[in-house]
Amino acid sequence: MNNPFVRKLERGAELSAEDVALLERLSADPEPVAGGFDLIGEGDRPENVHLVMAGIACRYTILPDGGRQIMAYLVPGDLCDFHVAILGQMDHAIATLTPCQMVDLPRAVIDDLTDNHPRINRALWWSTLVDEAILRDWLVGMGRRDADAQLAHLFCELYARFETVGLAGPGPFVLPLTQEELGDTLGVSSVHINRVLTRLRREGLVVPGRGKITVPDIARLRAFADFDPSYLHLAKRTGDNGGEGRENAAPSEGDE
Amino acid sequence: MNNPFVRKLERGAELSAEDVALLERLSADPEPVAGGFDLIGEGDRPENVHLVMAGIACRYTILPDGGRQIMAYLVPGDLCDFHVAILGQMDHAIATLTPCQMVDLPRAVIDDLTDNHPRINRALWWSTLVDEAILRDWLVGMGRRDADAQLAHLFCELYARFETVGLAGPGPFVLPLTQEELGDTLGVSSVHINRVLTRLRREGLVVPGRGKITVPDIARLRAFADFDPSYLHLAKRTGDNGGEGRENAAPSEGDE
DNA sequence: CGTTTGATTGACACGAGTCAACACCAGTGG
DNA sequence: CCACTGGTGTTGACTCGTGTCAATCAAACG
Repeated sequence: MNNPFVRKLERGAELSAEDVALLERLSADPEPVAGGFDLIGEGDRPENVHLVMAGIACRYTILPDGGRQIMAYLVPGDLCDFHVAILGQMDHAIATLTPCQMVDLPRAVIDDLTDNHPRINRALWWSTLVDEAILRDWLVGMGRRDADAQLAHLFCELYARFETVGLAGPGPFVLPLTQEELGDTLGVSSVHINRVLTRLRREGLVVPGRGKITVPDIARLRAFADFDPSYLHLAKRTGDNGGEGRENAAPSEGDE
Repeated sequence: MNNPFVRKLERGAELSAEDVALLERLSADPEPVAGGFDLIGEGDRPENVHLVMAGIACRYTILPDGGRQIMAYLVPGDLCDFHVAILGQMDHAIATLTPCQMVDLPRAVIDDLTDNHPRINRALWWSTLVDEAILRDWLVGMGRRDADAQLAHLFCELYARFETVGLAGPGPFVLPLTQEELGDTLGVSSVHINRVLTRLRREGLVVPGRGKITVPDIARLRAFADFDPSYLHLAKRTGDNGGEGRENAAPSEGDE
């Protein structure tokens, strides 16, 4: 099963066969969007919720001095603005970074999912809380890691997230991001990103290319970055607070 | 009405009189906790949810090199770990910064609130999403603002959050935080915080004291920091997701 | 009182920004 | 097929923000 939306949400809750079928139906017909396209602007009150099925998008904001800060990457399986219904309006913008395949889910569909499908509701909130954990990790990176470790850490995180939805496995991992985008993510200049990448390349940890970065050996990069993925809360949980323990269910964590 | 828990949640949803009475009953009997006390450690699976009724606590993590990064301040009215039930275990720690008054809410009480009190449930999720927006704002600060603007920005945010729960008003605003704590928040050294504070003091924007910072004129600090509180989503919303009806009631931000 | 925590200040080193020049592809249109 | 063009990457020189170390001082506390 190759649907990244389903694969992701299955990490957040035990879905029934009907849940899976419903999610597959909702995400069955994605539409292509060009790279660099603004999906939602700051201050908008979007009617639909956007779902990424392929490609990479991002949350970002533009500062008075013109600088851009990317605050999150949105990868296949991610909902862009699930929470806007509660907060009212966007306090940041969302744009595609690469060409994407997107699904537009009407607000009513989301309301149906949260109101009438408790396991899906739980998975959606799990996803929101993981997003928050990722933000905290980025904050730690900006505050306490130098750019080398922070960049390596970011690549490890993205690898883990792509792997979760079946889009990364053993073998080289390619990230279609420019050095300027990476700079706007870490809060450093693209010139400095270039110097960091040069160092990492000399260590054999990454292979920069035009508009892309290749990670030849994720294990070595993880060691370099001292990467601990527990903040992603990917280990599939079974049972829990609400309903009595449902044991085991092999985590299938393996990288095949 | 002086209950910060109620005052905060009223910003997130229209609560009924019964909702308010229930929340007041739950938070009626706080217990004192000393400053610098660890409430929850990383990796814990806490049984109870902690509610701050007075004082300041924080989320933080300790890095391998011993450095501390503070990721959030928890002020009166804030729940410390509402989401642990869904994520399973803490990916960071929580400690008091100042002496606090805390309430321990059993997991079962939280489940009752979310399952049987839809307006409170909505307010709790609103609160979680605002926390996420605050994290994004901090990320922007770390990435794109110099330490002076970032620190001023932080003071403005904390003022707004204290004001929301009735603990800050016209007149000087005192923050009981040390320079080391501020450094661990912005990701800079306490020495540098000291130099930043010296500059801000010369501008008359803050008055540092031993273990505390006084903001004599919040309006001037807001101007200096170019502070826009919209990311806090404090404008009380009416109606709800179902209907359109909404009106952003005057923010009442005025400093009179 | 002595001890401790927090604040202050100076000297020096280093990470990262800025500016600028240049190299390199990829797509375009002639 | 080639020249042009614009986005991207690469590199060097210089500046500036911040870190580190260290000494000193001031206030709180037992």
